[in-house]
Order: sequence, then C-alpha cells, then structure tokens
Amino acid sequence: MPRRPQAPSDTATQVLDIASRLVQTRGFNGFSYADIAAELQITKASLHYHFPTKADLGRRLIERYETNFVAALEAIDREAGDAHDKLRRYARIYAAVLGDRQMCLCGMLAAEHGTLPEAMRTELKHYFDANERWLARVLEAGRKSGELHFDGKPLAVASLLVGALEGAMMLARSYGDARRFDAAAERLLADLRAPLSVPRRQRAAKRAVR
Amino acid sequence: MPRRPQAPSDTATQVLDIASRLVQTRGFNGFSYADIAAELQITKASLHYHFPTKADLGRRLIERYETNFVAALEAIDREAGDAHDKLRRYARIYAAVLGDRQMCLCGMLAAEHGTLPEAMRTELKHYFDANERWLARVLEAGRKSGELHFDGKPLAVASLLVGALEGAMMLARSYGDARRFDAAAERLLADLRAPLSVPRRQRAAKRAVR
DNA sequence: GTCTATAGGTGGATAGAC
DNA sequence: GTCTATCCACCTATAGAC
Repeated sequence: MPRRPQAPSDTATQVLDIASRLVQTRGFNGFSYADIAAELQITKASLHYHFPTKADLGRRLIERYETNFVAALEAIDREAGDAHDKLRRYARIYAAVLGDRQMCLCGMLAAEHGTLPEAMRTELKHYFDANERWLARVLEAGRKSGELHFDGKPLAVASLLVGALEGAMMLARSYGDARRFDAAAERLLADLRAPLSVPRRQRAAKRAVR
Repeated sequence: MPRRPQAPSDTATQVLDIASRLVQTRGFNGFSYADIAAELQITKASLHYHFPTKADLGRRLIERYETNFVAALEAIDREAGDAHDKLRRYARIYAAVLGDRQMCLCGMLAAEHGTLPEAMRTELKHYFDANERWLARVLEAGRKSGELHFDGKPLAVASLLVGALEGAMMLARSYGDARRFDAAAERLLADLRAPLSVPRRQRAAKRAVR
C-alpha cells in the first residue's frame, strides 16, 4: 500500500479532480482556470501556485490518470480469472467512465493532440503504451492457453483493441447511449474468444452475456 | 452531376476549406476566426458576413463534409466489386485523410461533443447514421452472398467498424504513425472475411495484402 | 497558501462606412 | 463583400501584499 504524501483532499488534489472531470467532459481546450476556481471557490491566482502553467496541470493530469489506471490493471491481474475475464474487466473500466458521462482522459487528449504542449504528448504516448503492453501480455497468455484465438502479434491486437474501445466510447458519448459501447466491447471480445473451428451456431450460443 | 451554384473558389468555399482543415488538425475549440482571416488575408469582420456565428460555420462544415462523404460512398457503390472491396475502399477514405495528417472532421467533433452547440450535435449524428446505414447495407449483402461472416445485426457491426476506425485514426495520429491505422483496418476487415470453418493456417495465408 | 490587482493577449461578434 | 473601429468577455499568467 503506497502511503500518501498528502491528505487526499488537499488543494492540489481537488484541483486535479475537478480538472480531470472538465477535461473528460469538455476537453483540454474546453475549460479554463476560471472554471476550476469557481468550483473550488478559490482565486485563479491561487491555482497558479499549485500548477504554474496549464501545460503543467495537463501533464500531471495524465501522470495521475496513468498511475490510477495501472493500479486498476494490477488489481485485475490479482483478482481476475482467465484471460477473457481480464479483458472483460478491462472493458468495464471504460464502461464505468462512460457511465459518468465522461470520456477517457487520454482518449480526449488524443483528439486534441494537435494543440497539446510537447510534455503532454509524451505522457500521452506513455499511457497508451502501458495499456497496450498490458493487453498484449494478457492476449499472449490467453492464446498460449488456447483460450483466445487471433492471428499475428499480440501487440497488434492490443493496438486495435485500445483504438476500438476509445472510438466506441467517443461515439457512444455523442449518441448519449452507453449501450453502443457495451455492444462494441462485447463483440470485440467475442471475436477473440471464438475458436475458429467451432461452427457458427455453437459460437453464438457460447457467447457470454455480461 | 450536380451543378455548382457558385464558383468553387468563392470566399465562402475558401473559408470552409480552411476551417475544415483547422478543425481536422486542431479541433473546433482549437482555432478562431483570426486564424482563417490571416490565412485568407481578409478581416475577421468579413468572415462574419459569410458565417454570422462560429456555430453556423461549424454546422455548415459538417453538412458539406457529409455531402462529400456520401458522394464518395456512392462512387464506391458504382466502382467497387464485392463487399470486401467496398469495405477496403471505405477504410481507404479514412487512410487518405490520415495521410494528410488530419483527423476525420466528425471524429474530431465527436470528441468535442460536450462543448458543441446543439445544431452541430444534430448534424454530427446525422453523419454517423449515414455512415452506419451504408456499412450495414454492404455488410448485409456480403453476408447474404457468403462473402462476409459475422453474428448479429449488420448495424451493430457497422457501429463497431465506425467507432474502431475513428479510434484507430485518432491513436495513429497521436503516434504520428499511419501504419497503426492501416494495421487496425486490415485486421478488422480480415475478421469479417475469415470463414469460421476454415482452419487458421489457411486463413492467414488468404488474408489479402493491401 | 491564498489573496487583490493587473497585465497583455485573444475570443466571438457588431456598427457603420465604402 | 470587404473594410475600420470597437466592444466586452474571457484567457493565461505574474507581482506583491497578507
């Protein structure tokens, strides 16, 4: 258990909480220090004490998001059963974010990539790399055990999965319909599970409901 | 052949061209009238003559983008061969945009959905609906002819495809690596093509190179 | 750590001349 | 259709007091 250097409700943490939610709903270019200041009932100037520039705030948002995400993945590794269960839990992390009517922090920032400061771009890649590495490891183990079926490199499938889930999330949010995401995620996972030698009728019946 | 009510290089069209490129690289919240004015060497005030508000400009950007996209889909219907060829050409439209280091206009706007004026949100859905309807039609015909294989409703697969391609595009752009998109698109299409009864080794060999 | 005050810039948008 | 001039709201960021 990592100890916290500061109380969880100190100002910097509260700023990050609010800013994270704002990025995930409005984008990095869609909010300002004034929004945070109003919600926290503090002045804009005070915010600059904790985060000198907006780029700095953005970089630390990604850092924290990745830290939390990696922790969630480690929890899955501890608690989940087979590879398919791990993938299903992975997709559920996304679904939970979407349930709060939010977009993945890094998916949102990826869209805004063209306007991001360099420091944020670097952190962003780091986040997606970590995602893909974890997925690739799960995929490889699942294939080795005969539980999952796919051609080519695990990392290529991992890359597809991350992109497909982020994209599905984005569209589901635009439609205001979370089931769109659920359906996409379920289908992606089912395609990995279906043994190619099994006839289609069996395969359809076998597909698990969430 | 639809006749043009105005010359293709009139001011309004030039504004739309520049604005479209700016949205597709920087996002709707990432550019201003000043950017367009500077590039067109015209004043901001003049821009408001053609597009009174930014919301109006945004709405007409989507309208035009959808019109052009639908025209491209009709061209595919005329020129393409089988269903798989149609899907491949569909993916190539995305790839071409990405080749210009741009994001799909509507994919970008979907990310910014939370800050868009209502008129733009409506147009946005309309665009994605048109995409999915076309894909669903191609998918259904392909399945009927035995060329494509998938479970469930064609519209559900279409929805997955649109999201997956948009997401793959977004990540490929963040990584500055268009091959990431190509790999994802190829895999998505291969999964639809692979007859489930064919052993994996044959299937891998069968997968067409672009 | 938080404040007041302010700088210096940019945002979208309008009035009215030409 | 395009211009000059201008409005006012908002932006990020800083200086310096408490």
